[in-house]
Amino acid sequence: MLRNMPDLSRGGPGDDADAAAVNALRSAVIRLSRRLKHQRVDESLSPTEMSVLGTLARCGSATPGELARKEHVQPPSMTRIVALLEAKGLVRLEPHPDDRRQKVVSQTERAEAMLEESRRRRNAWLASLAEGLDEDEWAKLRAAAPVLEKLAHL
Amino acid sequence: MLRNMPDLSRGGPGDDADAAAVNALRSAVIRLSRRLKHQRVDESLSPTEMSVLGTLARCGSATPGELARKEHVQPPSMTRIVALLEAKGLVRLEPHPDDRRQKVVSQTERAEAMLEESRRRRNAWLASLAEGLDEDEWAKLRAAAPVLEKLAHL
DNA sequence: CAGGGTAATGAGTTATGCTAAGGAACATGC
DNA sequence: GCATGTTCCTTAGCATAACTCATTACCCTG
Repeated sequence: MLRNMPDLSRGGPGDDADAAAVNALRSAVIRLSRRLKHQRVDESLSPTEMSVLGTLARCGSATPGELARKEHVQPPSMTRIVALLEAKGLVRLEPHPDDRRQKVVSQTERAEAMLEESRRRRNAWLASLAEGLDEDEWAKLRAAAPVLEKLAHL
Repeated sequence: MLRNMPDLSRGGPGDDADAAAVNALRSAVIRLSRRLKHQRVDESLSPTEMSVLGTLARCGSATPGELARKEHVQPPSMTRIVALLEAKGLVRLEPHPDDRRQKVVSQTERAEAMLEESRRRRNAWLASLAEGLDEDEWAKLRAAAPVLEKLAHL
């Protein structure tokens, strides 16, 4: 049962090509996120916890509120996540220098080591995926990765 | 089988770049999926239900098992999702012509109309996002969309 | 110093997936 | 043709991870 498949090669903001791209993007992102959930490198860390550690690695330290906004999670959820990470010795909580309401979350050396390890393990997953993609497809993925990041926190 | 697999021992050109890309991709996909969850067009439909409807729209009709595989969900979950969609009058269940164990799920006219409406609403979201992306970034996104879809069901 | 606004958190609920187990329909051996 | 094993959908029970609402502590302005 064939349906209207708009031309993806043609461009211009707001037209059918973009709508179709967004459609495909949404579907792919949802299914991929489900896969990633299952494909987690470390059983003891949820995807969001991993994501938070990644954000901390990129941005240095941040307050729980900042992290919640970046990860698109409600503050109470971030409180929980940070508490779990702290219990595992992966982040450190310090009082905010200027505002005693806030706290500053930063990663520990242990988190650093863990990220390195996880990076190594991800290469295996990467390699298995590489079998299904040609170099051109990889190039497109690499090109789009920063755009997706921008989209994620836009 | 190992055509494009990066050389892990040497750390060649595709290695670190690919690892970084996968890193960024994972993080972006997780956060984006969370955003999409909130951006849902119809409050009564979960993201997965939407994704299933999208799949049905692309592929015509399918059995619950096929849908479960496509969406990377276990069969019992798909049973429930399909049941919910049926209760909402968005899909129709018919007996399989050849195999009476299976069923055939197809979308109703109402789902058709709903998808059209949702497509229209997504354009608003799209327009708001378009302000933050230039044409070059959109082009990269369009190019990567099919690759992401491939990745999602690889 | 009173009052509004913001940060983090605690408690309870909801959503959404999973595993285990079962029943019906097919496929294949003899 | 029937017994056996397999496949498909489903039911039931459970786990996780998010959310909302309410609370407390703190900052800042008038």
